[in-house]
Amino acid sequence: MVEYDFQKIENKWQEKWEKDKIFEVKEEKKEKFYVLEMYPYPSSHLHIGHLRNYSIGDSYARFKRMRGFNVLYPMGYDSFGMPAENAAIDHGENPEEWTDSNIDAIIKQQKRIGLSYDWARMIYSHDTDYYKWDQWLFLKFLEKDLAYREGSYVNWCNKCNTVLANEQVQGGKCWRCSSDVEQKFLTQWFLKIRAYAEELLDGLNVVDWPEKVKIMQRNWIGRSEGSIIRFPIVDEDRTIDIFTTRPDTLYGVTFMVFAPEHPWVREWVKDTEYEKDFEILYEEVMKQNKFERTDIEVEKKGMFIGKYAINPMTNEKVPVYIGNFVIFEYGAGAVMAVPAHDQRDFEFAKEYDIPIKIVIQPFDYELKLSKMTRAYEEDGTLVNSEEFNGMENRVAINAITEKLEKIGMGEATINYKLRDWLISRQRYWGCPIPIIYCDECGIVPVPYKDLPVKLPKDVKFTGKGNPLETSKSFVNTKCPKCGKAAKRETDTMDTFVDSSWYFIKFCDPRTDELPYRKNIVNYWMNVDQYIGGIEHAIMHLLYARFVTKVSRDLGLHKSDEPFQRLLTQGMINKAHPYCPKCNSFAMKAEMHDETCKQCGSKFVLKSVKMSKSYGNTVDPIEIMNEYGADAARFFILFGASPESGLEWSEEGVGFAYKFIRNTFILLTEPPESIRKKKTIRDTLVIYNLNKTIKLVTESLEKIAIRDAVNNIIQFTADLNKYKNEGVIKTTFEECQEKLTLLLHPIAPHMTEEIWERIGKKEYASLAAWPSYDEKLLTEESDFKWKLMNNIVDDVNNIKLVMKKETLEKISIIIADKWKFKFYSILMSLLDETRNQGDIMKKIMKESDLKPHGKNISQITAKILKNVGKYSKLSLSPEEELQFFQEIKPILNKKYQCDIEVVDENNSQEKKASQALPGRPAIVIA
RNA sequence: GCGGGAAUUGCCAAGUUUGGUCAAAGGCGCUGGACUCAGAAUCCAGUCACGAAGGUGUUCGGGAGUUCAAAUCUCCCUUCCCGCACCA
Repeated sequence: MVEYDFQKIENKWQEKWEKDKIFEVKEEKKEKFYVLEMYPYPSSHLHIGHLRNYSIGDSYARFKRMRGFNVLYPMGYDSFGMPAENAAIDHGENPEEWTDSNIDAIIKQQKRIGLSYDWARMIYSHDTDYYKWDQWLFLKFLEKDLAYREGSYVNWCNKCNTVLANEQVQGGKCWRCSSDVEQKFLTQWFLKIRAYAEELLDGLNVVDWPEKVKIMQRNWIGRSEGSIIRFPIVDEDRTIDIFTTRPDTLYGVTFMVFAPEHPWVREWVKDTEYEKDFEILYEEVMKQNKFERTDIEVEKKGMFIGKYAINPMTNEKVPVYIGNFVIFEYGAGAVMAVPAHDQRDFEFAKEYDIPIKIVIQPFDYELKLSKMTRAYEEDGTLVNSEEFNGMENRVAINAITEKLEKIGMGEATINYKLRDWLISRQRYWGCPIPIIYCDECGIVPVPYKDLPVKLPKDVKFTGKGNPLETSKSFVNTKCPKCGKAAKRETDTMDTFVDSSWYFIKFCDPRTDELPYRKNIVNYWMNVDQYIGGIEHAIMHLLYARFVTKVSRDLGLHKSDEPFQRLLTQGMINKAHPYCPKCNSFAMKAEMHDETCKQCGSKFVLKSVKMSKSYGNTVDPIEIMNEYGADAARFFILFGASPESGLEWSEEGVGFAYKFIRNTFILLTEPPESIRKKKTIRDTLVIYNLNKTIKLVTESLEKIAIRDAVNNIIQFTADLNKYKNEGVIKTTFEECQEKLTLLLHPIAPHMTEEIWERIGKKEYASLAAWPSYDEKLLTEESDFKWKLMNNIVDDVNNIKLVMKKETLEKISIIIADKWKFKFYSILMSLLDETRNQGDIMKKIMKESDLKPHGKNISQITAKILKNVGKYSKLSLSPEEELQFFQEIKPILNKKYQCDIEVVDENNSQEKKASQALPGRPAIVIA
């Protein structure tokens, strides 16, 4: 008996693969294929999401490799970031050593899965040879005027002690620590992602991404077409140039609202009766963050500040208010307010008793000012709008904009919600921004020859402020221009900068002259298949696209889009105690309780995503120790399709293990009984094999890995039976080899071991994917084997109903010849008509069918009731008889009884008359 | 509020694009049988209901419709999940 010792097998092959460097690739004539998983943060513990991510990626990479592609499948680490720094603050760790040891740990765990990475290409962000190029790219951005420094209100996380980009603020909370985000006025570095807004939008049309992700990016970029309108300020030369999507409501403007922090506001109220109230309101608003201020639930606050603007169309004076809901960073930091046609403005006007003016009337009824309880925001016809009266508002949008343009008071424009990318971070463990501040020369970029600006070692981690500021050796430097004493920028870059070009670096990881060499990158890029989590739908995937486009414009390569096809993997869930009454899951501490602490009602089990706070996680390393890496991979890939949620279950892993072990035995232990004479059973197993290869190949091509595994399982069951029934040696060997290869992307170690044991010299990892014989998979052969399955189902059913345990004889009675003739005429007539009368008339023209008229009429009526249930295809009576003769041994083996196949004509059985083409009558005894 | 996705027979989950052998694959669980002293493992069978020989009835969140034929197409509704959210 063969033993399946996964520990031994997995170690053995992992060592061999590594020793022979079989997954290392270089540029070749062969067609390339680039498979990539999202750049992971090197936490010291592999979690189950990683296991899923890598199992999907590796099986696809292995499949593509076997299909003959030159597959680039690299791994590296997004190794800058806060955990290292927090470890330094909390436990006095050295961030670099700490990170390096984490990387070592995660590599060991990854290798345990049997991933076919080209480890020679490994990169990591905190390598000076890597982040040097972050800095180089930053300087290039600066040269191209795509990086700038500006003072503005920015998102600030108190807990992380740093600023955040807009994309990193989720629902008003920090994406890392979920604490509330505040606004701070700071001078920071930005990258001009807005300059690429239009192209980022267009590019979404050429990538094969889930629609969901594309929509999220489109919404984030938030393109809107509208107009700039210039409102002159009374008694001043200035105009406030606001953006609106509704210039058609311009005549309805009854007030303006400025952000309280708009610098003009303070000027205006200075030394006026409004100053005191303004300061009170200002203080109050500044305590609110941007998200509170714009929250629907939060009360709108504002005041009149004694200033007026002028409606450029009517020349009417419009009072200027301030309001907490207007944010300085958006557009002009001020809005025109049309209370009749905007709900927010309506509520504000009601609150502060501002007049409301209707300028759009609905098509089908008349708005009355006195009766309005809310704004009318729909389409309609313009009124109170001078020359535009009577115009439909959609038309007026353009007409009014054109008029504004003519009088020089506005123009059409496109606005984007997307803000420029704030990359400064007040943290140590990141890539230093290569800038020097000189009292004489101002902002001076570090010269290219002085790169990299390395992180200093003489740093104190106090938990307060940016640790880099504590390094004198770093901060104090000389101005590259004038040589006088100067100071370095102490902010480091957002780690998303590191991950926005790493996939290009993988193409050419060891080079010195440029970040990477053009011709090599042009061979490998784009990433053909990218796999990762939905959480990066906006952040990473948007930044990476932006940086790819900029580096293309710098002439570094020619890729427009970095990631051609994107797969966002689903979550892993596990049943967990849940209280239906409180609608909440038990926390880690109470997960072993029977009842809910809050309400005392009984917990039920409900599936929820694995998380530390629930305490329902499983450790992939433990799983692999217990069941083996192949079984773990198999479970993950079979449990659900890659995109959907995967339900974790102990039984599921158990099945995976049993399947892997049994299949290992099936494919390594020689068959006990070997035949010389070929039978129909051999034909069947070969048919099933070819069918399986076809289905598995098609499924894997679509990354429908689950479907592929399912088909493999079904064939394995058949091969098992075949083996037990006795085999033809060559036929078994063909199945053995091909099934091993089919299974290889899923379970690489055990198949590699089988491959060796059946005498193959090369690695299964490098073997060619099996092909199938199209000639064996005709419609006719499908039909025939389906016929057999139907008979088996029917016999089983009859056995069951008759409560028969054993059978003595099965008679299969093939329909009489006239039925075949009738059937084929009927099937061809069905294309012309479904009318039974017409059909009968035509059929009855055949003189030899006339005697069967009554019978034909009955059968026809039955078939007409549901045409599609009957196959258009049918064999000839001779073929059908012959086929059932052929499969007699199979049925005989299965039922251990006599099998008789006869013509209806030659049968004495009453049942014989039931026989139809493709549906013989059955009599069992 | 806006946008997206989903609801399948005890559980997980295919099927929906392209309507038809779909009472609906596969796995898990459960039931019975074989093997075994017993268990584990393995194998066979069953697992919507009823059944008198392959049958009949009722199903794919709910309702209505199109069709000879609907899990699949159309319309309406309900519930759940996920984004975005007073964006000017």
